[in-house]
Amino acid sequence: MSAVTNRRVTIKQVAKEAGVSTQTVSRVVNERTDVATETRQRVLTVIERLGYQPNAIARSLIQRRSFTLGVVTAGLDYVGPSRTLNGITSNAEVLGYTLVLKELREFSGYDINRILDDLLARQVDGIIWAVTEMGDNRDGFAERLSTLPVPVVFLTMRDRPGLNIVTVDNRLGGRLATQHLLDLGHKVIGHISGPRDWWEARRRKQAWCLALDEAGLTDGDELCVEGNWSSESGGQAIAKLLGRRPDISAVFVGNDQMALGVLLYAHENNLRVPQHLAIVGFDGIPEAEYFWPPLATIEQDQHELGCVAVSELVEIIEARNTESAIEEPKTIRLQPKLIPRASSVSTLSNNHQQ
Amino acid sequence: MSAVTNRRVTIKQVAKEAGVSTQTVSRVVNERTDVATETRQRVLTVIERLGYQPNAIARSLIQRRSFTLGVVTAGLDYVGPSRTLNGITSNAEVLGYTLVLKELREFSGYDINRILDDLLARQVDGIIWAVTEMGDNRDGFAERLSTLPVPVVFLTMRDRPGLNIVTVDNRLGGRLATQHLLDLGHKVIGHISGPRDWWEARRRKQAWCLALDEAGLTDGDELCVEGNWSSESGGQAIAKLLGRRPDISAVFVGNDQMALGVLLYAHENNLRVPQHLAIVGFDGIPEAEYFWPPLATIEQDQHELGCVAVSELVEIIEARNTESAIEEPKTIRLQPKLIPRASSVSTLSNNHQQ
DNA sequence: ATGAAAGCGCTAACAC
DNA sequence: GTGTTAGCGCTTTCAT
Repeated sequence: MSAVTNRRVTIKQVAKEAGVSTQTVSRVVNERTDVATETRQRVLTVIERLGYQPNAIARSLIQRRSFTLGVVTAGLDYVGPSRTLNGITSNAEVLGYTLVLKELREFSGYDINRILDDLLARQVDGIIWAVTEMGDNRDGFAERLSTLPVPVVFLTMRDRPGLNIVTVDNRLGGRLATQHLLDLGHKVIGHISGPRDWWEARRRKQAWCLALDEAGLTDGDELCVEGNWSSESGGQAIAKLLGRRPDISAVFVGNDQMALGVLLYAHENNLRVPQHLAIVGFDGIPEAEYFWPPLATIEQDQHELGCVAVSELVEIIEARNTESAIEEPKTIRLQPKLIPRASSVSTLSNNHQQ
Repeated sequence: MSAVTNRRVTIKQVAKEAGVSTQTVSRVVNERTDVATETRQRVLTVIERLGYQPNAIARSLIQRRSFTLGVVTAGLDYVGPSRTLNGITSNAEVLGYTLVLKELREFSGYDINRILDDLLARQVDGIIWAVTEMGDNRDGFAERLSTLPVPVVFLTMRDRPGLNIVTVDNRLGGRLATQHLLDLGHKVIGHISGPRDWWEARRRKQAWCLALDEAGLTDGDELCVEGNWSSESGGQAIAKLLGRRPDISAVFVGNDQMALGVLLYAHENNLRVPQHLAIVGFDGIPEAEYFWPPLATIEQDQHELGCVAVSELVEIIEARNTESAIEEPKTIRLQPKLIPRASSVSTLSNNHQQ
C-alpha cells in the first residue's frame, strides 16, 4: 500500500519499475488523456505499490507556480485575527492552495521587507497581509509594492488608491451602534474607544461623533475615553467617563472585551443595565450572548473577511496567469450588523429606561 | 535598491553581472569564508542592485531539506487552538522554520492520509499534529506512522507508546479544581463535562470522580451532566443537574464557556454565586476574570504547548540529520494551575448581587 | 580562491 | 501514444 523505505520515491523509480519514461509517468500523474489505457493502468499500479507521491517543490520550480499563498497575521491569541485565519484556511483549501504562515509578534515596528522577502523566497503565488492597520505599519509598502512579483491583498485598512483591500465597514458599525442608542431615546451617549493609533478604533469613534452631530447632540471630546481593548481598560474608562459626566445614560464601547469591563463596573457599583446605563459593544464574540445581562453588539463576520480575501487574491493570480487584463485594485467593504440584546433594550418593558 | 522587473532575479544573472560563476555567488550568499574579500564585495553590490533573493524552493530541492514544518490544526475559531498556533508560530520563527498550515474543517472523520500526503508533497521536515484527540481520530496513524519519512509530534492526546506527544495534564487540572472545592468544605460537587468523545473531557471528568472517591463522597453518575463546550449547553446542564440534586452546592465545569452559561442561569434564577453555588471553570480564557462574579478556573498555557511542540520537533529533526542516535519518543505533560476567584471563594468579593 | 560539470525531481517542447 | 532532450534555480563535488 504505502512506501516501505524512508527515502522518498521519485518519478524515475516509478518509470523504471513500470518500464516507461518519466514523461509517461508524469502524464499519468497529471491525468493527461494521451496515455494508452493499458499503460496508464500499469503505471498506476506501480505508483500504488511504491507509494509514489509527486514532489510539489520540484513541480513548483519548473512551473514557476507554487499554488501557495503567503499569509501574514498578528495577534492570533485574539478572537478576530484567528477567526479571519479560519476563513482564510477554509477557502484556500477549497480553491486548492496551500498556506505559508507568518505571524508577527507586534502589530507594528517590524521590518516589512524581511517578511516579504521570506515569503517571496518561498515562491508564494500571492500574499494576504492580514495585519490590521495601526500607527505607521503601512509605511514602507508604497515603494516596495510596485516591484513585487506577486499580488497582495490587504485586510482591515483605510482606502488607498492602487491597493486591494478587504475590510469590515467600521463606520457603518459605529453608526449602527450609536443610532440604536439614539433610537432608544438616549441623549447623552458616551464612547469608549480602542487605542487611537488603531485605524479601526478611529473609524468607530468617527462614526459615533458623526451620528451625534447629526442628532444635534455634539458634546466634544468630553464624552469619549480611550481604552486599550482590554476588559480592565473598559472598567477604568467607564469610571472616568461617569466621573466627568454622571448624566451619561448609554455608552457605545469599541469592543466586547471592554464592554465586559463596563458590565463588571456596573455590577460593582449597583448600576442597573440597561436601566441606568445602556451598553452596546463591538465584534460579536460568542460569549457576549451569555454576559449578564447579554450584551448588545455589532457583529462583524471575520471569518467571511478571510474567505473574501482569499477569493480576491486567487482571482487576481489566475487573471494574471491567463494574461487577461489586470483588474483595477479595489476595496471591498463587508457590512457588520447590529445585534440588540438586554444590555441595550430592557427585555421586560420595551424601550424603557431609568 | 530593489528589483525593477517583475521576473524574479536568479543566481545566474547575478553571476553574469558580477563576472563570476554561479558558484561564487552561492558561496557569498551562504556566507562561506573561502571567497576573496574583493570578489565578495563585488557580488554583494550586484545582489543589492538587482534585488536578488535566493529561491528557497530550489534550495530545498537539492538539499532535501526545506526548513519547513507542517502544522495541522482544527477549530481555529476557538481560543485554545489559536493560542497554541500562536505558540507554534513564534517558536518556529525563532528556530528558523517556516510553517505550512492545514486546518481541518472537522475534528474527526477526515482522511488522515490525504492531509499527510499533501504536507509531504511539500517536503516539510516535520509535522505537528495539533488536532485534539477525539472519537477515533487517531485511528489510521498507526500503520502510516512507521513509514513516514519525517517525524511527527502530536498535541493533546493520551499516551501511546512510540509517539511524541505534548499535552496539558488534564487529570491534574481536574484534580486541582475538585480539591479546591472540597477544601472549601463542599460535600456535594457536581460536574459538567465536555462531550464524552473528547479525550480531554474524559480526563477532566475522571479526575473529578477520583477526587470525590478519595474524599469518600462517591455519588455515581447522578452528579455529572454532559455539555458540548458551549455556553448554552452549560446553562442547560446546570438546570438538569439541580433538578436532579437540589443539594448540589458546587460545580466543576469542563470549560469557561460552559461556566459562563452556568453563571447566566444563576443570575436568572436568583442563585447567588458562590454562596448558593460555587463554580470552577477550565481553560483560563482572559474574559473569565471579568465575568460576574469573576470566574475561578484552571489555567492551561496553550501558548506554551505550541512552543514546546516546536522545540521537540525541531530537536528530533536535527538529531536525525546529525545521524546521532534517534531519541526515544516521549510524552511531555504541561501543568495547569488553579486560579481562585470570587465564583468559588466568597471572601474575594465584598459585593452582593441584585 | 574560483570554476565546470552534474544533478535534485519534475515538466515543456519537440521528436517519432 | 511515447520517448528524448533540455532546463527550472540552486548546491555539491571535484578540478584547477
